[in-house]
Amino acid sequence: MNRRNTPTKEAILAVLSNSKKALSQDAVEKQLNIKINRATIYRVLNRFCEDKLTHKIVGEDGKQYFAICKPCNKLSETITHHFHFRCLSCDTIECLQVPVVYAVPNGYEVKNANCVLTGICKNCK
Amino acid sequence: MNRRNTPTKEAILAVLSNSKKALSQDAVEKQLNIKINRATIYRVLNRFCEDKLTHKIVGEDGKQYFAICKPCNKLSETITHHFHFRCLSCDTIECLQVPVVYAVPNGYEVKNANCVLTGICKNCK
DNA sequence: GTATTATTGCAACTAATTCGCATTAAAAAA
DNA sequence: TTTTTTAATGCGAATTAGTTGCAATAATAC
Repeated sequence: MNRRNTPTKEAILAVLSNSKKALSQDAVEKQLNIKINRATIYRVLNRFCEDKLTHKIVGEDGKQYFAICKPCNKLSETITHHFHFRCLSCDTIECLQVPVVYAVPNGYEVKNANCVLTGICKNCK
Repeated sequence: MNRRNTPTKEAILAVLSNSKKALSQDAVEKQLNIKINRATIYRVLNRFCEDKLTHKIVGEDGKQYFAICKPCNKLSETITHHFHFRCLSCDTIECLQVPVVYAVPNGYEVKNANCVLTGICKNCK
């Protein structure tokens, strides 16, 4: 199951790189200058996640957002999880360089963390 | 827009009180001993949220969960937000008495926090 | 250049949630 | 207690996000 290089993949990756924010499938589609099928966009984004190129955040709107998040990669060795900020005005999710700190009661096994703060971001104020 | 007391409201509140966990509409419906329409359950649950009787958490499954969360009320004066734990095995969300601690960059206005840890809970291990 | 199979597009499908509208029934008013 | 007001409910349809099956296409290996 080796990955192949395709224009589709390049285009979506470019959109994510440029935006530097987490985008929904919808937002990715809007920013593309070529037409790519909805289902394909989802498949590409999920493949990116499998390959650890991106990570997925779910907002309290129930939607999936995908981020390349370069700074996250830098932090990834030390900070596994970080907070995200979803702006109600520009509807993007941003990775904050703020680590998620918690302690769980005995007997609980944490496999993932999804932490999203919602509000108005700096640019939209 | 004054609220009225109805059997429906009582029944749903009872289910939430008994479970002591955050439940999805689906889970609420299953635990009811009377038949209540799906749309109505959503409406009642959302009304509870407006009235601050419950709070809503969104899992990374994108689904809404509602919790009465008595202990939360106790903490509410001091701790506005707390972590939640979603068990992949029993598919419920639990309020943890673990405060959400974070600092956001200047210029960001936080209105809400949705923090969910996912894994296996104590009971399911 | 040919074969292999990952990738894509399309259409249909599912699941969660919401909405419009007519009906029912609390609670307030008479 | 009856009447009136309007919140609450049920039903069905609509919406939205995401997934899936399948046939066609096109990277990459041979």
